[in-house]
Amino acid sequence: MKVSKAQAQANRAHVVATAATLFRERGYDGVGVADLMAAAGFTHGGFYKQFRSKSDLMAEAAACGIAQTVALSEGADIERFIQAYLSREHRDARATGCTVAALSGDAARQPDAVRATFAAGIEDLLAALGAAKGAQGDAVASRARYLDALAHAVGAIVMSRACPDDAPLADEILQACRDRILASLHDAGAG
Amino acid sequence: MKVSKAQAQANRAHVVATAATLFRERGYDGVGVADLMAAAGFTHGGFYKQFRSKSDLMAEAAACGIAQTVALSEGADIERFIQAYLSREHRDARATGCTVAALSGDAARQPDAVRATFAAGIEDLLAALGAAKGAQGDAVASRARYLDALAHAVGAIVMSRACPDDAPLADEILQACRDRILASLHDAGAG
DNA sequence: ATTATCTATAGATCTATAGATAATGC
DNA sequence: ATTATCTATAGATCTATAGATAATGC
Repeated sequence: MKVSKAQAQANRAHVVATAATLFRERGYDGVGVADLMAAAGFTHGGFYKQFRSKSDLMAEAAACGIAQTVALSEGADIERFIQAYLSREHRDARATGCTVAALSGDAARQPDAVRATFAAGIEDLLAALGAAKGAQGDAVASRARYLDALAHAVGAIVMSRACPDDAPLADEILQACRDRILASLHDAGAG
Repeated sequence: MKVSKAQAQANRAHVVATAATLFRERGYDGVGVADLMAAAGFTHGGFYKQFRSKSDLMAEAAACGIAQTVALSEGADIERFIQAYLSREHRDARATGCTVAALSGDAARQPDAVRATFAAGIEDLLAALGAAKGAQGDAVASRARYLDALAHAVGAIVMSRACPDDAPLADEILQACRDRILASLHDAGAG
């Protein structure tokens, strides 16, 4: 039943990755420790040898999920990134999409350690936006600009997901925000 | 133990209003039926004579909460409304603030009946924005504009709340978005 | 000998229902 | 007689812990 140290570390990482997906899909309260461990291929008793508590895992899973989104932006064009973020595909793919959009509402009710990870993740996303192709402006102005664009994009996804699947309003929100965020970034380029 | 029909109806409305507050504060999964009924001054057994299920109540509570926000905007100046929405006070007052900002993340994982109530509530908020003093533009352009502004404002509150209480980033998000949303509305007035 | 994982369980929840109680409304 | 509310409980969760098992790593 015991495995090698290297395997144990890989197993732990697999639990974190599984949690990053399941939490985004069902929310923190929607995934039990037993559920999660079964999905990762383990029994639930082992969980507490790997993690101090469920909320410790929430923080690790958030960092893992945000790192996935940051990795997607590596070398990307900023306009394409915004287009993809505000797409129906992203809205409909909660389990693999942006962690900030999927779990900020839940995170707001979690302990400080979880929220600190979200704040750090938002900083990472900002840095990724600033490093993307097509990014512009001086450092101070662009920080406010990208912070604004990120909140704007997160709001669009969050509100769109709160609508029924077949509601025209859900797509209308994405389109209105996509048009305006892109226009806003172009203004920044011109100004 | 029995009360008059009028009193029973008042009691029911009180349960809905209590739920509208508690759900915003703790999320749908964070409030049990027994919790809620105790907070409203009843025992939990009576709940199921008043509501078919917990998710039926979620929809009623969302409608109630959004009506409160719409009522706040009656006769209000649109610039002041945006200022108040993007304030630290609103961010820190989850229990009495905007239901869309507080519960959209949770609502996305709820049955269609709950999400339909959110979509209807978003339409009500749009209508309220369009009716506020200082609102401008033709009907079609202003619908997209207000939809965009609402998602933008919701995103700012949601992301700000995901940060630790003492994180400078939390206030920075509000300020960046407040500046840009107001500028965007002024552009609309000028154009 | 150490330890990663498993089985089993404690103790506290949760939604929903059944049946008793007592006041309204005919 | 009807019914709003209460008490009590079923059955299913949930987080976390204790102790057993069996393979690693010295």
